[in-house]
Amino acid sequence: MTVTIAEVAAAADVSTSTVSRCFAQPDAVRADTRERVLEAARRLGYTPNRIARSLAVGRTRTLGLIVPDIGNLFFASIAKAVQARARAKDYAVFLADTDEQPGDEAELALTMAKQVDGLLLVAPRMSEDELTEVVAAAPAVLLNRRMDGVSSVAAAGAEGVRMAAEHVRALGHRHLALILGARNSWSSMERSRAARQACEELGLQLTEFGPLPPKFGSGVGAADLVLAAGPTAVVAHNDMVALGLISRFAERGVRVPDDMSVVGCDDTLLARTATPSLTSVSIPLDSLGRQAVDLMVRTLDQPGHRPAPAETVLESGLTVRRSTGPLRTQAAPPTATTTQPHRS
Amino acid sequence: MTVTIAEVAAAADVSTSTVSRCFAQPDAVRADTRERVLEAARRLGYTPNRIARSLAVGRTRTLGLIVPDIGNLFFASIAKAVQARARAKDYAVFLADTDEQPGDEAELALTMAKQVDGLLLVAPRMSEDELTEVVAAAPAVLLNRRMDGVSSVAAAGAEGVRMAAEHVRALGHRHLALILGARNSWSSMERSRAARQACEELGLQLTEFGPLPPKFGSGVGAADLVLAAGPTAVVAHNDMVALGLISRFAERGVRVPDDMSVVGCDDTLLARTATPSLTSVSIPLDSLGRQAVDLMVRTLDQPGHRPAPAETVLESGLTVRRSTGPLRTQAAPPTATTTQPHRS
DNA sequence: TTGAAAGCGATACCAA
DNA sequence: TTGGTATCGCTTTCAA
Repeated sequence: MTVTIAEVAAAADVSTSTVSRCFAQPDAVRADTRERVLEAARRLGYTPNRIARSLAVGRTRTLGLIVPDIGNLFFASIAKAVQARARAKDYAVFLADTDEQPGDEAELALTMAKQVDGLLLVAPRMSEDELTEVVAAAPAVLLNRRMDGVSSVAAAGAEGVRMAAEHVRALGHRHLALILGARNSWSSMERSRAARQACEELGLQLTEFGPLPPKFGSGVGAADLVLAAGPTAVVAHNDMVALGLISRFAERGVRVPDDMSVVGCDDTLLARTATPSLTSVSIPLDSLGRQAVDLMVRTLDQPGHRPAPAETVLESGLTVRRSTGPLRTQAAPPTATTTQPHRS
Repeated sequence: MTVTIAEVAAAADVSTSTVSRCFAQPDAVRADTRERVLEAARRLGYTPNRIARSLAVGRTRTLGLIVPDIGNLFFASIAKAVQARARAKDYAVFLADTDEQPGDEAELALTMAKQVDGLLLVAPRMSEDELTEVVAAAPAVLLNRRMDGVSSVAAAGAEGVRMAAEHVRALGHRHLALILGARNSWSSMERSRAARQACEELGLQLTEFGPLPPKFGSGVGAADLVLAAGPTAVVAHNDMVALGLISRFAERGVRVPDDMSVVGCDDTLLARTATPSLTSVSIPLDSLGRQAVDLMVRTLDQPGHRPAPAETVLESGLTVRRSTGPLRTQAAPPTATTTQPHRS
């Protein structure tokens, strides 16, 4: 049924070692021998058994990707990029979805660690202790999160928030709301910090809401609070939350963008397919995924595979993709005079 | 570094066979011996090496999942369910995204076939010839598609279309547009067939558009054609296309749902997060994924693993999830009198 | 109930 | 440049 290296060896009248070499280091075999072997292999339809190879070499050429929710476009986009890049480098990808249960995350990662060469972790809410444990179990790269001593690839979230703040400032707004993401979310905390600084510098009043789970419903719920507090612009933790806000605003008769500016984060399909489309901070997720794989593979393919110095890649290609489609008027036209208010 | 079965055996003063048995068939070992072995295993932190086990037993406890685009919520939802169910059954999942390139699909599947126990294929556009070849390479289950002699789990798309047609009929519409999906898409063809029959029976005039790639842009493009042709209701191939339609309708000043009814398919997050939310034919994707895994595992865990009779599961729990949120008036209120027009 | 030993399919070291 | 063979870690007869 399945043709092994031994059969090829027999057919080509060489030893199994030689056949193996023909695939691993072709140069170490004389040309005509190699020819003969490859021909036999082709004729017999031989393909190396990756499992057997893995057992022998101790590496699986498999990467483990752990995400909180593959049904979330943010993570799905990353997964897509990771998968594509990994395949290009001849690595297979194990996918694990933790279903947003931070408790199981570490355990799952630990289990997976034994089956793969490296772990790609998108785990915004895993504790640093757990993370430390996981990282000890296998080479790992953190996505969209940073931690000392661990390789990571993250978007410059601070930059994104600042851009969003500048955007709403340019539209003439003075009071900005920020909807935070999940409690303990690394990127959410990062954004909160960045928002405070940006608003201070831009002379914007800032009101924060949350932390809240990054879901549509959270936006729906937060909308009324925002309305009560008085901001005229909102930056939401992600696009789903932003759409939740918009939905509730519509119910309350608050028109977007006429009465209220809403800015999402991540610029997923959700933002692009809304009518009118949602202004959103665009994060190059595919680039994030690609770079994570590259970093991982670089570590793995290093000959002296031990040192593995932690390396951090900060992706900075963030942009604000502005709403398109049938807009109505903007709330407050930008003033031509430059003012520099300052608030405690 | 890594603790093996031999070390456990030594520590518990038994043979490796016994240790192995303790995990594989605990009943075949005397209680106190088992106790001693498990204790030693725990103390040493032993966990069986899955690779080695795979090599020995010839099975990997890994499933391969092939999807056209994991960045598409439809497939992501399936992937999520598959992943969860597989893990529950102690199977790992290899994910492969073909990036909507039907050409590479078969090759990828063939490659994957050698590393997994079974293949879960979401490949609406793969040719039947290729499919036949793939299916010969490994046990396979088709998702959302049916083919003779191959196990599959599919949604009753016909049922969904009929429900959509009944829905718009109930709203008083007389002329329905159907936006077809990708050329060669199995489910698209299925829906077209179902739409014709349903419209005939319901006395609705039907105009079909497409085939078109199932993307937002296709909806945008089709909107003008629909407007020109006169239907007052549209059933789109999926939610993305539906949102594209709505986007363009808005630009053209056509109000949804006042002037035009739009029904999506799949009821993804996209439909739910739109404002107002999009009426969509809801397909229980998680159930599809779950059943596919169950079917696969049932086949795999069959002792006399050869026969594997093709089995088809037709998921019929489709529903129409109606738009919620700030609606405006409906176009044509349903008439109280029952009419039964008939058109050739 | 337990153990010895032969694989599973490839790799890689050491000789030739 | 090639071949023999031990090895990777576990499973699974077959005997004891």
